[in-house]
Amino acid sequence: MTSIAQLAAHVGEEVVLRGWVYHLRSSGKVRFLVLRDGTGLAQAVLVKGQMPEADFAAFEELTLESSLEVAGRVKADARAPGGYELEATGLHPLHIAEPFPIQPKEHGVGFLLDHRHLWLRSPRQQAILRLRDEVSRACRDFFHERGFVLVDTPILTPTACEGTTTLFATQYLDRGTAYLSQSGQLYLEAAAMALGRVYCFGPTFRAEKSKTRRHLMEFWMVEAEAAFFTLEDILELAEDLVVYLVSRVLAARHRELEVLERDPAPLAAVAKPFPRLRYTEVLTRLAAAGAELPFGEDLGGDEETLISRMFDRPVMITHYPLSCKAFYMEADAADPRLALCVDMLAPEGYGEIIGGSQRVADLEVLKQRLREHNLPEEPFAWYLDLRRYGSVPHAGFGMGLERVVAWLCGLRHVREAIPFPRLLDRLYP
RNA sequence: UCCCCGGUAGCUCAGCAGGUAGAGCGGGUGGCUGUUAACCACUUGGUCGGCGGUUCGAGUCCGUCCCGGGGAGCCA
Repeated sequence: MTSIAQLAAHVGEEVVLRGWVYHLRSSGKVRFLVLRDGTGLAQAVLVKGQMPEADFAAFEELTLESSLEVAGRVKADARAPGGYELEATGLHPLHIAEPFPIQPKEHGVGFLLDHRHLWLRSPRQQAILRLRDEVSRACRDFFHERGFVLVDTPILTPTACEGTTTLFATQYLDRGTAYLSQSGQLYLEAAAMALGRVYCFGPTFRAEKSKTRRHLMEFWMVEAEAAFFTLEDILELAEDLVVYLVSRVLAARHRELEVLERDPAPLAAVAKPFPRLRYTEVLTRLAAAGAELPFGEDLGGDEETLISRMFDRPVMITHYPLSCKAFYMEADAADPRLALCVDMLAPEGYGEIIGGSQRVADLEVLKQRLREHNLPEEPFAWYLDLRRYGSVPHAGFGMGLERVVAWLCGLRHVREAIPFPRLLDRLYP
């Protein structure tokens, strides 16, 4: 069996394609069948008298998305979408589809999300899924090439990683409540003390009632953690990762970007070094732009967009006030009000794609932090142990896959960047 | 949770100043020997989101609830 993507290599040969009806047209005795098979679109031309009468007649039964097998000779033809077409010699429907609800025209977002299981068949959604696959594999390649070991962290956890209240809770048999992981970081820190350089890549869950173009209840995050790494080290690692992902996509998924009508020019501009701004510098720039923010306030979506629009590549903002960051972040020795942390903002207003920090290495400091954040010490006993047995400076970051994919694809909303989005008030299909 | 917008045919929408419901697409039938979201003709298709109110009369005005979309906070 041949796939549509391979057609060009079979000109003049007789091949069999299997797939689904994408489009049907007829002009009297000549019939056109556009087939999709997951690798592309190809047109089959059916001419009366040039194929068995029963096969020619079978065309009349076909509906959009019916599955079928079509045999024919491959021919180059400028009139065919894609440049190649099939002069059909046989047509065998496998299943006649009921009227397909999605038409090749505009639909409302709600309708498409209700039909996500069918929406995935559209060329645009296929392109997004292929691009996501590329980014996903590129992440693994990147870390593997740099000596990072994949360590799968648990999804069911006994405590909140960052002490927030936005967790999905579930009953863990008769042992009380378990929570769905909102980050693998703490476990990854333990693994980093065993293997040195580690990363994890999996789904994370946040029960926040946020309803924006950047939020999902369930999203995929790739997180890296390395012993003896400092803030400076992860800035470089994060920068290298993003440059690598962009170049892989530009090199390997050019066709998908075309289907998505994504201008590759802004992506081609993504090169080292990324601008690095300290939080205090950001405040100065914001004030100059008329968006004053008092020291100690975290950046909101509007502020992030404002800053990222000032540059043609991702921006790394470091040294946020410790007060608006998580308990495990190391303080800056030069100014203890500040955290050794980084947020990377994607260009073109896509917002934060990476968040990371150097972690607190000292046991007593960490205990003090837990108290400051009103967190109980007991559930973190194992985590505190990491500072009891050969504690070392270490650092890591997490990258949100869907936000990166949305940015690379030029999507308006992250919901299209994941096969089956879990949104506030939407758990179907 | 808060603010804004919306809910009319399978889909996308129109419906003015209250007066018994419309288009395009899709579906169906027929026509056409190279179509490109083909084209032409005919045809099918509705508890106007639910409940209550005003009115002789409500898709239209008012109240309320439900659902969807956009944004905010928080985050990746």
